[in-house]
Amino acid sequence: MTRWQPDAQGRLQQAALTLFDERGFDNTTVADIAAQAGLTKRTFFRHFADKREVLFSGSAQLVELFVSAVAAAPKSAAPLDAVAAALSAGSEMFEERREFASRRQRIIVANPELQERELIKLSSLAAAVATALHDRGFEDPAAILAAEAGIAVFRVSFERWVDPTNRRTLDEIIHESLAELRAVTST
Amino acid sequence: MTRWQPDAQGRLQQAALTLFDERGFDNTTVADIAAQAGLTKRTFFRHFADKREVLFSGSAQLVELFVSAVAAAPKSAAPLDAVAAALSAGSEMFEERREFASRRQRIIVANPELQERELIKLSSLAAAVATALHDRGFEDPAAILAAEAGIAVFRVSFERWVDPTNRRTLDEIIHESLAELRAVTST
DNA sequence: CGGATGATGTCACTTGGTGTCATGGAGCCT
DNA sequence: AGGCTCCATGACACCAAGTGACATCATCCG
Repeated sequence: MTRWQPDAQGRLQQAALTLFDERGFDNTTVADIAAQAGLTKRTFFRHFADKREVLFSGSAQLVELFVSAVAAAPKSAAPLDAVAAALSAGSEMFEERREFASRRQRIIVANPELQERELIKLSSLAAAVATALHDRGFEDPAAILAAEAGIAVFRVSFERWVDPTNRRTLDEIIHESLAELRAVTST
Repeated sequence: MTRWQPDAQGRLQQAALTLFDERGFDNTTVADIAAQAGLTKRTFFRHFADKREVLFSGSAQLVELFVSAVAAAPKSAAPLDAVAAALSAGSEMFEERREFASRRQRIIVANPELQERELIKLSSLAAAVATALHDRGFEDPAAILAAEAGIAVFRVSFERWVDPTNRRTLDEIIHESLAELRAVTST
């Protein structure tokens, strides 16, 4: 007889996603989430630093994916090409979880506090990519700008991809957006 | 005999800036700020939506400045050139308040919650610029990407400008960074 | 067998944020 | 002048997010 049900963290995430979806982020208390998962408020905060974080714990994985994709790009790749490789790697990951991704996105778009958290996660993602570019020998203003521009492309593309009327692949949209970026910055 | 001291909002901002600087954002309660300004906690929240917002009330002005600069750019200007004009307008504004800007920046950099707020303000600034570009006839993926890239340039430049070892003008740094962006995206 | 471990529960507390009603000087109308 | 309304502020009670401290008890390990 085990003392606790397994995967408390996963149960909390599941409960949070469900409740945020049903009633909205603001109308869901941490106590509600914990109760739904058969736990207490205090335990929630042992697994997640704050109420919002329950939706963002996967972001560390994304950072890892992007960083290793940048590191794995061919020696000759220009900064933006290395970033493009990372974005493609990311697109695969999301394509496999489209249902979850768009559900989560709907919740985030509906709440400014969650958008703030999303932005700071993307910002640290960009910083990690910039560091990875730096490791490839690109100097600092260039590395940061390539990373930031790349993440901007990713964000814009992601938004178009989750749109219900969209029928295209995330990767397709990303490459189109990258081309747009290049067009718009080359005068 | 007036019933209240004038400019409650300004007194609250001044008190907040001082206290955040002295003790840090986390070690300052809203009640502290209000007391320092000779007011109550309840009144603080009548002037600012939350504790962080006391540092960001000027951002609406910045949006206006950027948007009108984009609108005022020459007819023939490419998207990124119109954005560049906006960034230059912004640089003037900050150059006039360098002392305040760098003090405020130090406070923000020291606190993740404040960085989140900063990011969402920059994000809405980018959105406003994108709309202004749209009004000039540029279509949507291009308009958004030019705006996002431009704001990224602004952020990177601002960080370098407030660095105590820096001796250059914000406008100089911005133009250098714009050139870097163009170099890095033109393969 | 017994003690250490570690995830969870309990409880009390601080602080951010809000709803509601009271207060009283300033300004306006007659 | 007298009185009336306006409105920025105060007072008070309340909820929810987070945190610190200590208790509990199945499992694991020697």
